[in-house]
Amino acid sequence: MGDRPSYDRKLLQILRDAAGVFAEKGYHRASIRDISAATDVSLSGLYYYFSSKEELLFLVQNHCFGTLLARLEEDLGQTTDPAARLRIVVRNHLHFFLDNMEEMKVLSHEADVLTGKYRETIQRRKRSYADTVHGILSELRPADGPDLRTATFALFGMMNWIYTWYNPDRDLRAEEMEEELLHLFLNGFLAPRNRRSDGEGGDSAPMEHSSIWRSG
Amino acid sequence: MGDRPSYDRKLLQILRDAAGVFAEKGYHRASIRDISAATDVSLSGLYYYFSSKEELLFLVQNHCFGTLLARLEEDLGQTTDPAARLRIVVRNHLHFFLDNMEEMKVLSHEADVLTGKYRETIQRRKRSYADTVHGILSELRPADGPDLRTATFALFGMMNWIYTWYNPDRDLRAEEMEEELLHLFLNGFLAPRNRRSDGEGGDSAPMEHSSIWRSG
Amino acid sequence: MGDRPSYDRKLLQILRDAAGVFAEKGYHRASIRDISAATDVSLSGLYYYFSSKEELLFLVQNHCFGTLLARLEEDLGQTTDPAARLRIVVRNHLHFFLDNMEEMKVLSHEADVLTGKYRETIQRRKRSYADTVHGILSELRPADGPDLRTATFALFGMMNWIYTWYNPDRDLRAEEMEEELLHLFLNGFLAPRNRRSDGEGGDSAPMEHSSIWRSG
Amino acid sequence: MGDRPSYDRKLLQILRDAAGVFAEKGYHRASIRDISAATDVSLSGLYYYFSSKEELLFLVQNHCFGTLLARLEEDLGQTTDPAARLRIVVRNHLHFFLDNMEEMKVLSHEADVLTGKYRETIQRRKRSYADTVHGILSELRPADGPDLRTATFALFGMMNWIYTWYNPDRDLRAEEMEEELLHLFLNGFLAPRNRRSDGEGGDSAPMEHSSIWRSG
DNA sequence: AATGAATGAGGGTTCATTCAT
DNA sequence: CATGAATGAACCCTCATTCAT
Repeated sequence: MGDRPSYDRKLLQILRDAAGVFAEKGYHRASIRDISAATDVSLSGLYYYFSSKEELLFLVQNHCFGTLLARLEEDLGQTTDPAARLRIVVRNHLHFFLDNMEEMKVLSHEADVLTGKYRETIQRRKRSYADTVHGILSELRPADGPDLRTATFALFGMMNWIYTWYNPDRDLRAEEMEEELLHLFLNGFLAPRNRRSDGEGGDSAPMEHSSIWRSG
Repeated sequence: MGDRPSYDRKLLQILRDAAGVFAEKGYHRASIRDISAATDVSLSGLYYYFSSKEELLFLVQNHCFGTLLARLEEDLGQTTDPAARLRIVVRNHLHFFLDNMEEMKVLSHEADVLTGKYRETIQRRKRSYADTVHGILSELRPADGPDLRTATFALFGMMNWIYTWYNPDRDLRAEEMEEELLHLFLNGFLAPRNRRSDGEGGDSAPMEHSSIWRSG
Repeated sequence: MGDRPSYDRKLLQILRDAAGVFAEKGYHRASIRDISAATDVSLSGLYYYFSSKEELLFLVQNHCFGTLLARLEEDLGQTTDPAARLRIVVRNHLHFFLDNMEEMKVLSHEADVLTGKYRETIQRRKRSYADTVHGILSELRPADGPDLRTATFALFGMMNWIYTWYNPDRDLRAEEMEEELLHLFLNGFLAPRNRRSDGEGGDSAPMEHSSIWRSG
Repeated sequence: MGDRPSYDRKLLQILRDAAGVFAEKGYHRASIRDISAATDVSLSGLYYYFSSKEELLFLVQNHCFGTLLARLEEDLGQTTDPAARLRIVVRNHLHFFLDNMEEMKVLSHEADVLTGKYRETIQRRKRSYADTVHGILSELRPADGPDLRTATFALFGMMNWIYTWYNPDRDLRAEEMEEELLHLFLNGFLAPRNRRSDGEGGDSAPMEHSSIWRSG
């Protein structure tokens, strides 16, 4: 009675396996036949669980993002202190990212693929996530602090870029990474403006540069 | 070497057009027919300029990266001061990125596509670029400063992520962006360790968190 | 034979619904899933009532044709006068056709689809139907009247083509249509040969025609 | 120089071969692979000549119909006498039909398949053809003659139904068929109304009929 | 230096059908 | 009786690539 759980469990397993395939080969190079092999479900059998390859990608991204956001909201409920909230954001994001690197790579890397309703849904959630962080930073920002939009996306860039270089055998654990990135970002974000950003004295005369700025 | 210039000029135009197509649709979704339409060269005519779609991607990436690195080297020759050199790196990267967003998006986004020799060539250059920045940061790093690998890629992440959010009508010009990111990064990177990264007092007792760290 | 009636009633409903789907989309474009949706019976549940899509088509056609022929035989028993019998045929065919347009469209339009025993059964009945009409016409035919086979199928053509153009809001009721077609057919069929068929004088010199008769 | 003729010739051959396949198996049961086999052109090679299976059907139908109408117009230009014009219509239609039975079967039988622009184009031409015949008949029609719409489509029905029964070894040649059908139709169409259509005396009392008219 | 014509391989998707329950 | 879940076969179509010209 109530077989839905069985259906759901199988769907979740398919999403996980599919994420692995998408992460490894990229969405477009991955074929449904690859998914079939990875999931041990027949090619046509897969279509019982989703109705198109694009929907599969959406399900992967949406489930992944949904879990990320659900956990974030839960933890964000604990405090209203902006610095603590920022730490929660970074901690949540990094831990989730490193624990679910394949899904998060798919979420980060295949952002442009979705169209129509699928795209809108994911984009709305991303925007809302970014707005949350933006809001936290706006509370934290010193008088003449950095441009908020730039800072927000710089933080996301630091974190989302990880899938391109992270090597678990070589790089920091999630807790250490959290410490490093928070240190890096927060000290930069909170630093007073007149302290020269290049760490030097005042003589930052515009450097000569030859051919760099011509386009192309 | 009589009409090489004509050949070269046409090839460069093809690379530019192809970069536009790759940037818009992604490498895999872009077809040679799309390139043919964008370049106004017949489908088979294109194969006079490259021998496979993969080689075309390589040429796009290699030319783009080559220009970026050539300009960097030229400007880096002006000084040995690490802070000045870091500014040069960021300035060069950002200006080039914003001036050649399509090519740079292709370079950043389609990093996994290439195989064999093509892949090696690009990866070698990327590693050498990262090593340069890593070297500069190692000269700059305070006694108990951040992990160098993490910091290096955090910097690249901040910069390379730009193509996902940058809107020329809304966001900062290259010069301002340079200032913002340098400020953000350098103050974080140089900040002394004991100054708590969360900008708060000392009581950063490990926060309670409930369900966050379970994977999946 | 307790609940056979229930089985039969449900089967008949399925046949009616299936006829609607086949009529609308055509046999091949209609999927069993479409039938499932139209009947509100689950996909696999349908197979309790028929063993293949082809059998379903056969059942639809056979039941439809069976009803048509049963009614025809019943009414044909009333008289041996060939003219009256022809009227009965036309009346029966037209009324049944207009009252069961969907089924009759399927019977007319999907004649080639069936194979094997199914095909033979339907074809035998169709031949027998045509033979009946052929027999009536042979009794009616004047001395140098029209070719019987041609006339028989001309009559069927007039009637069976109806599904391609009939619009209940615009076209005649069954009774009027019966009158019109009988008038049209019978006056033509009984007309003496020497009365020129083109309604003109005798000078039907073969018309000049230029390029018409080359094939292709 | 001017290879278009070669391209056109090949396309026309493909249309002919495709018509044969469509006529034999029906549009939906015919696969592009079947067309490939019949034309001796590779599966993908076919798509150089059309862009979808539906377009192929359109091209077949449109070319066939176009030829039919072109010849008709040419011959219709010869006279304004309605009876002569009707004969021209029937002659043209029957000859073309019997000479190009496969194409005409596809045109008649697969009328519902096309969608969108393709459908509109064909339907427009069909309507215009029917209007032409309708116009001729309206000139010919006696005072209380048959309903024009019914008569027009009765004529088309007689002619278009042919593909379902015609056997060249057994049935009349085009010229004879023309004579028979014209005789049949014209005498019926021109016959005065009060001459009872059943060819009998006046006693056509409404016949008794039992169960015929119940629907279903 | 360039192209029209052609192709093999593979891709996403649908479908009639089955079978355990 | 009825269904959810699953599948093999087939289908339409696209693509990178080639080759004669």
